[in-house]
Amino acid sequence: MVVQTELSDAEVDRIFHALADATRRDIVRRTLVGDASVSSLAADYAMSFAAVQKHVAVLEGAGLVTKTPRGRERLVRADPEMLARAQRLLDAYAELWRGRVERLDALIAEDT
Amino acid sequence: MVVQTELSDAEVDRIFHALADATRRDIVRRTLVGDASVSSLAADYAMSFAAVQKHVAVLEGAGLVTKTPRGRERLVRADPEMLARAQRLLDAYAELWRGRVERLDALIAEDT
DNA sequence: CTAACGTACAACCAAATGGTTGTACAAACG
DNA sequence: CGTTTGTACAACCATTTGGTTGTACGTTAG
Repeated sequence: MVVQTELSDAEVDRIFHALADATRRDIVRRTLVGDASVSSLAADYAMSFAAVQKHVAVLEGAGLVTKTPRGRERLVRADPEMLARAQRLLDAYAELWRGRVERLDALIAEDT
Repeated sequence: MVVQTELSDAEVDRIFHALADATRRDIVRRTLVGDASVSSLAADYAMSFAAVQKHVAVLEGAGLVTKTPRGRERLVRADPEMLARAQRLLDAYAELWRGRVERLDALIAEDT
C-alpha cells in the first residue's frame, strides 16, 4: 500500500494478521499494562495452554510482543518500539482515510 | 480488546484480517482515490480475475468497500463511513499504545 | 444478431490457521 | 529426593484461505 512507513509489506501483513483475533488483541491489551507469564495469560481463556502459546508466538512473530525467561516462566510483554511503529502505521492509514473522507464531505457540501 | 469503539469483536476481526494482505491494502488504496471496476483492478495483479474478485469480497465483507453495478461492470469504492469507523478503531489502538509508550518513556526518564 | 467483455459462482487444490493431545524437560517446591 | 509447575514442541485434525480453472449469464460493441 506504500503508505509512509518503515515497515515492509510482509511485516504489515504480520501485524494486521496478529491483530485479527480477539484473543491476541486481548493478550496485547493485558501485556500492555504489565508483564504476564504465558500460563497466567492462558488461565483466562477457554482454550488449551498450547493454543495460547501459539497465539503468543504469532504476536512475537509480528514483533508486537517479546518473551523473556524468568525462572521457569516466560514473561510476555508488549514491545514498545514495535508498538510505536505499528502505531505510526495505523496513524498513516487513519490519516489517509481521513483525507479521503474530508474530500468527500467537501464534495457533498458543494452539492448543497 | 474492548477499546472505545462501536465495532463488535467479529467486525474488528474482519477489518484487521481484510487489511492483512498487500493486494487487499492496494485495492483499498486505489478505490480510495476513485471508483474502479473489478476487472480494471484485476488487470494490475499477477493473479486471476477470480482471485481478485475474492479479495474484493473479503473487503466487502469487512465493510471497507462497496460494490455498485454500472452496466456490466461492478464499481468498487472504499466506503467512507466504514473507513471512518476503522479509522477511529485504529486511532483508539494507536492512542492506547501511545499512552503505554509515553508511560515507559517517563519511567526511563526517571531512571536518569 | 453475434462476438467479446465483465461478472458470478462452483469445484477443486495446496497451504496456512487454530485448535487439540501427548511427550519431554528444566525449575521450583515440600 | 520426588512432585508439581511452566514451558517447548511434535503430531494430528478440521476448517479457512488464497489461489486455480471452468461454466454460465447479462451487457455492450460491431
